[in-house]
Amino acid sequence: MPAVARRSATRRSECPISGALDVIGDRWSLLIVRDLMVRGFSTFKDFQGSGERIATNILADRLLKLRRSGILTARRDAEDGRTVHYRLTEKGIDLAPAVLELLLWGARHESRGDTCSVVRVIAQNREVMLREVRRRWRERDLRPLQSGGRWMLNEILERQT
Amino acid sequence: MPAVARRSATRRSECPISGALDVIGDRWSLLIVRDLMVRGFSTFKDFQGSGERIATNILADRLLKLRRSGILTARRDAEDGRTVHYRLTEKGIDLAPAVLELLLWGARHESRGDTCSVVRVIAQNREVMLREVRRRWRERDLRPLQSGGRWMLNEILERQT
DNA sequence: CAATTAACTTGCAAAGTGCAAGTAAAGCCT
DNA sequence: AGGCTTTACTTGCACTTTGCAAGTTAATTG
Repeated sequence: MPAVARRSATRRSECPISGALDVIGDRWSLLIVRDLMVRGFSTFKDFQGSGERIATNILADRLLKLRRSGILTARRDAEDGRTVHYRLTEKGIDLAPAVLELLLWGARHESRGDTCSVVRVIAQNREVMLREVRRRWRERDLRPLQSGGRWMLNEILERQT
Repeated sequence: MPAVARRSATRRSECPISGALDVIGDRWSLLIVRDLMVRGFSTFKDFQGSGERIATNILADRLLKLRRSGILTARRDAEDGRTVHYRLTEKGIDLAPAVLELLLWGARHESRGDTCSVVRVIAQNREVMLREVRRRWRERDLRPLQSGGRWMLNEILERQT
């Protein structure tokens, strides 16, 4: 079996959007990607405590499917043999622009509360955000970009000067 | 009941990404949005013939949910009382950046065949594409931006000069 | 006015989801 | 060494959603 994702029997058409949705078009996959991308999560336990209360069997299933799709990889911790660290692949981190746009859309249209000002800053600094997300991925910098609903924007925008 | 989408009992968290996925995080919703956005589709029949073979009960269900979420509206045709025309709302057309990024990701990582050159052009003209999508929506211009896998790129890029 | 068409609805089997409980292997504690 | 805890799952089961085929209703066409 090759390392590349099998183009499975469930593929519906030649459209790239359709292809993308075949892989990440469900209620959970992109939340796992989000946790890896902006929250600095990496273990099963982390994902479990994510706030959306994913069932453990579904989580295990999605991690497997995402691994099979080449979006993330798993490696056992060298020091603690119990824990497995998941990490986005290049293909996985490449979802960042799509995730960012979904975030902005969700914040504009689906959020209650005071996300507005934060979102404006993010919207006006898309490229900065994306570069930072990718940099942290590349350098294995697991510090969260966002945690407990708070974004680390100052830190990111300062770095840019 | 207000005109705005109810924030339903199925909402999982305060995260905007999660909120977005609660509404469009399934295998079909964004395909309907795509059909409306770039293929110039507007009727039940159109969506049915989309290539991905959505079942009619699921299609009806998704159209209802998308309507309830304020992503699209339905209006009966003035001349032919049988057909219903669906149309994206402002909130719906505002999904364009997210859909575009998913398209680019899908094309980069999930497509077989020769989408590469087309995708490069689209990737390098994101803003032009998005402006055109929105313009067509605003002016109710139903000509497809893409049809049968072929993108009308010349037409769009020329308009830009 | 019979046939056709558009937009659904219904019935049902199969697949997927969510919850609670259980398991296996590794680590920690004394 | 032996028992408790932790991590990452797996299992069982009720419930929901999906997919397919067939049917329905209302409007239009010939």
